[in-house]
Amino acid sequence: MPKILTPVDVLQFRQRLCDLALKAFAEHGVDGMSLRGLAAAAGCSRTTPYRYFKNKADILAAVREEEFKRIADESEMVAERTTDPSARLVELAKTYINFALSRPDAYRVMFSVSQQDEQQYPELVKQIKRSQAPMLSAAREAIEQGHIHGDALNVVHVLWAGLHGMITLHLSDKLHMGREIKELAEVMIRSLSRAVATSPAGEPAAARILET
Amino acid sequence: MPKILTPVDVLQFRQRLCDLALKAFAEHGVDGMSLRGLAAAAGCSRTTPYRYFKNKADILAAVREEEFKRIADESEMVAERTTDPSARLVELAKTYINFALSRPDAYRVMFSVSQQDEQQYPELVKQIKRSQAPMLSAAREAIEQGHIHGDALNVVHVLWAGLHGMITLHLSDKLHMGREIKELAEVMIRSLSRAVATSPAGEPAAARILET
DNA sequence: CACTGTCAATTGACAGTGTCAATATATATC
DNA sequence: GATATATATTGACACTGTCAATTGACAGTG
Repeated sequence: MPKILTPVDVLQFRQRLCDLALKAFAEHGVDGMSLRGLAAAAGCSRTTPYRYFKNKADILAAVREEEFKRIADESEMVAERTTDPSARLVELAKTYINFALSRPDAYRVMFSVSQQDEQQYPELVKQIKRSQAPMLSAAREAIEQGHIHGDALNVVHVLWAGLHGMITLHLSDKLHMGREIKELAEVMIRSLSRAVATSPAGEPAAARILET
Repeated sequence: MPKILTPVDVLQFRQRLCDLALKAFAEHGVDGMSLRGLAAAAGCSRTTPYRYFKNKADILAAVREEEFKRIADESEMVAERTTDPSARLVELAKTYINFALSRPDAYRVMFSVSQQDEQQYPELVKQIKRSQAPMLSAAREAIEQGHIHGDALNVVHVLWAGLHGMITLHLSDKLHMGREIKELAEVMIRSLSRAVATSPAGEPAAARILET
């Protein structure tokens, strides 16, 4: 019988390829990252990665999953050590921003790749949900305790969208007016949290101001 | 002498290629859009587009420029017919959302392509700035009239980031909880405008709550 | 020790891509 | 009609992702 690959072997090689993939993505962009280049960097033949990943999209999905897991872990840790739900919401927002700014290329991979096929990767979907869960429960608790009002999902989505928009615009150099990104983020977090805290209950049911 | 291309000929062909490029992008994604496919769809040979565009990135840049010009034109029209600056800010936000939702593929092209080389296309940069100008002056006027407080650029960036984040998350199916995107946007616009309106002057100078 | 079955890794091959150089085509002026 | 020349086409090259066929290495059996 041959040398059967132990699970740790497989994991090690997958991890190495993921690291190299992220590095290549950071250096040469999405389409600049070639499987052959990866294989060369890994010191193996061109098609060896196909033993560990189905195809190129599979590798990108693995990288995204890894990064979402990372931010999910961080968020859970932060959530554990901040009991007050409102303060926790702010802490989670700060964690999110800090993650994106400290790993800009990772953040780019997480969102720049076409997400249409996401449902094909249930583990990725799971990590994405896990990364949002702490914010969601913090919002729920804050609402329960009467600190903020409105719908928890709305609160989270609005906050998350604000953070995400600020990050992506910053990462694509659209916020180039000499502003400090963290200063801006601070303004946004404070604005949103204050707005949410002072918004009347039942807000999401308000008549829509957007015509179709 | 040969049949010299009149400027209108050139513009027509460029326009046709841009249309086809957007359609191909919408159907097959970023890398699914091939120059050869474009040429085939246009009924010409593979390298004929190279007479009208320097390379593939050039075509994408032209498409983005066209779309930014479109939203800029729309925004200017909307701005003209709304005198009150605060209301104008809300109208502009609604215009932005509606544009993105009515032309999702266009919006994707505008932001999904790597923006590192953007400075190479001054006309594109000009249209991007033009698309933001109405919001910026509305914010400035609103501040002058005392309706809102703070820094105009901060206001615009926070508002824009919120809208952009909401749109991109929606377009990548990250807001899948059965919420109406426009309803959410309504909440966000209202939250941000109310927060901005009630925020104390000098806000951006506040001590930062984000540690490095 | 030699043999063999089997998984792992490599090489070959194919279609497809962006892009440039070298051609061919068509047309406006003489 | 001949010619010059801007336009369009074809050829070619180095890439890419991916699959099939091939080689390589090793564990257990005799």
